[in-house]
Amino acid sequence: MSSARAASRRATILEVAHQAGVSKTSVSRYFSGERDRLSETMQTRIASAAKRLNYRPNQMARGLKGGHSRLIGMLIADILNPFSVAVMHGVEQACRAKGFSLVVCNTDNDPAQERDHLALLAAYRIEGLVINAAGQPSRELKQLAEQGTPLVLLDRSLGELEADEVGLDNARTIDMALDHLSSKGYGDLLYLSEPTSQASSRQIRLERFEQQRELRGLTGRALSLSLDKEASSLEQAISDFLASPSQRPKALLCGNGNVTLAVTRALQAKGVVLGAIGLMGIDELDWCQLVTPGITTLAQPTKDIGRAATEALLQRLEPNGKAAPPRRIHYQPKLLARGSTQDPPTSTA
Amino acid sequence: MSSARAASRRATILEVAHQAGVSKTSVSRYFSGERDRLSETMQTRIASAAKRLNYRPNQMARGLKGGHSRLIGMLIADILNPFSVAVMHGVEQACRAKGFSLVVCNTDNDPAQERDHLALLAAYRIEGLVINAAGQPSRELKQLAEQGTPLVLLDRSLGELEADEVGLDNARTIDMALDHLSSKGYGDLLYLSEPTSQASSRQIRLERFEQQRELRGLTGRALSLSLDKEASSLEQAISDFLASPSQRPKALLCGNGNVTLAVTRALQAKGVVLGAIGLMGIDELDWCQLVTPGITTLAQPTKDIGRAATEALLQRLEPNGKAAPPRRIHYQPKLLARGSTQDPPTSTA
DNA sequence: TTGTAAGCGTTATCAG
DNA sequence: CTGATAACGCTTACAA
Repeated sequence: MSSARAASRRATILEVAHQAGVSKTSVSRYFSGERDRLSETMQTRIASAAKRLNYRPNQMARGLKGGHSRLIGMLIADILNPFSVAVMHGVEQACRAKGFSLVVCNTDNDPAQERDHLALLAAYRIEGLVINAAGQPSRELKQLAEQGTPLVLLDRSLGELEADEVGLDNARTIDMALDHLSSKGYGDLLYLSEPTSQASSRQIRLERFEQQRELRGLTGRALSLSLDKEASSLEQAISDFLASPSQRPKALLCGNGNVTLAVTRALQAKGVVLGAIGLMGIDELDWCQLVTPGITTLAQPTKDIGRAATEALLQRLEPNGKAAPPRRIHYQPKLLARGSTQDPPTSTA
Repeated sequence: MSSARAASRRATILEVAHQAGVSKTSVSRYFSGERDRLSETMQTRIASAAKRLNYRPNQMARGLKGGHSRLIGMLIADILNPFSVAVMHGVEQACRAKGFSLVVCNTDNDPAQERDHLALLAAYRIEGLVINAAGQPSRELKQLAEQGTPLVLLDRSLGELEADEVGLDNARTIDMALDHLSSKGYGDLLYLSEPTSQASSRQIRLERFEQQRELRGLTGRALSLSLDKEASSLEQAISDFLASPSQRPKALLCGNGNVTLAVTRALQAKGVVLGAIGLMGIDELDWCQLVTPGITTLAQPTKDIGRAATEALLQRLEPNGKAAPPRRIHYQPKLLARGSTQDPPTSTA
């Protein structure tokens, strides 16, 4: 009623103190979890004044004073990839549970955007960073690391940088795929990946595929290409593979969800019957069970990954957390076998 | 070499000033786009000192002083919904282009989380808010609005609150769906929606469906239910619909992408052939073209929506932007006709 | 063109 | 238990 304060500004701690007839300090204490050190009277007076003025402590000021932004940053290479979003969901929930907020930045796989975003996150003095981008560690990233900002790498490793890593057990994943495919009778394989330069996990998967394929005496090859820029060469590669002579049933293995989508489209355009030609993907997607006769996948435990990443990060924030040696946490995928790896042409036919 | 500064702390403006042998003010000017008012010498000295110390202005401090956080908040009801992510992508790009950063908060359709997130965003003094949540405006939201934080509602309207609205032309969308379905020969329709209480757009679509269905002399009904909690009643509703006697070809219309997914799963479990039973969805998804024989959809222009929302918001931030009357921007969807609405059983059979 | 000094809203360090 | 007072890192009049 009597206050002439502009309606468009948040109340400050000083205003609350005046209204309540106490000092700034007491109000600060009230809002910093030291209520127990205040008398009953004081508490109620502050509470009502704060409510009346609709007061919220200004995080900017808090952060400035104490050096605690309570902010965690997350860099995502491709926000349109459902896998990334699922992991982010996990990270966000875990952060919230611990009283941190998550600032998410999408780089669209663009190093320039990545640098910009890192500068921004640095400017807001984030206390930790979860990264699912960065083929090569940028200067910005190194600086952040040097200043002691804890880093967690998702599904990547960045040699020079000291950081925890959380992700899939990539070698094991490829092995599981090969186990499944050969058990079903597929012996001529094409592995398709997005460019390996952008992520170490892609590199590992691809190398493991080639190594194991040979070791197991399977024929076929591995190929990495950009889905955006080389769409036509993807089609071509698939055609070539399907046309190549072979004694053994053919199957395609997709390095991630994006590839599975692109390959499924291509296969459908060619009128290929799934199962006759095997198809298997790393990453589970909503629709894999819906495309006749169902696409076999290896599902990543996205929720676990997100939670583990956050926990690793927050542990580093604890008093003596920085000292611990880098963690390497690797999860096993889960096989979801479906019709797309069910009916290879029988050699007995 | 000589600096004894702890490696784990960001340099401050004062340290840069010392290194460069100039005053704080000049350094501040250098980093606030007033370089032209500084002599060449000064500029180079500051530049090199800053680089040497790896200096970045502290946004917290900046925000405190000037009252500008340069932060935009976004509240998303369901981050796992690809539509939301696509819009968010658009919002984020537009923000970045204008020098703002976006803080995204996912509420998982939970009012409690929504309140928490709003409190948080308020604490960081965001300058504007894009909302795709909030069935009922919470107290927190009202307060934010009262303080003059510009609001943009995505695909919702919140009567009492003054805010811009950006979204689909819901009535027209339903009309387009009905036009398409009846032109293909479907005359007995079931409309499925997620709970209308959570979003006004759902309400509008559902009402429009019932109104127009009757006006056009079509049979059928509309139903709204929770996909999580009432999965079994969804199955039941579909069964009932399919079993109900009718002279005219039956089709299902899905109120959004989540519903399309759930319905497609249910239909497949029942062994229904798409097309014989029509299926159409609002929202385009990656896989709609992949599920045989393709699912007809009405695609929302997500990028346009995201950009429009941001533009509306940022205009309010300009000197006299607050005065303008609330905008209502409604986009038309795009029809993607596919096999799922192609082959109704001919009445002539 | 450059510098000085007074805050921005909090919290932390002292006294009482 | 409570309250002054000095920072935190930066911007912005106001001087020079």
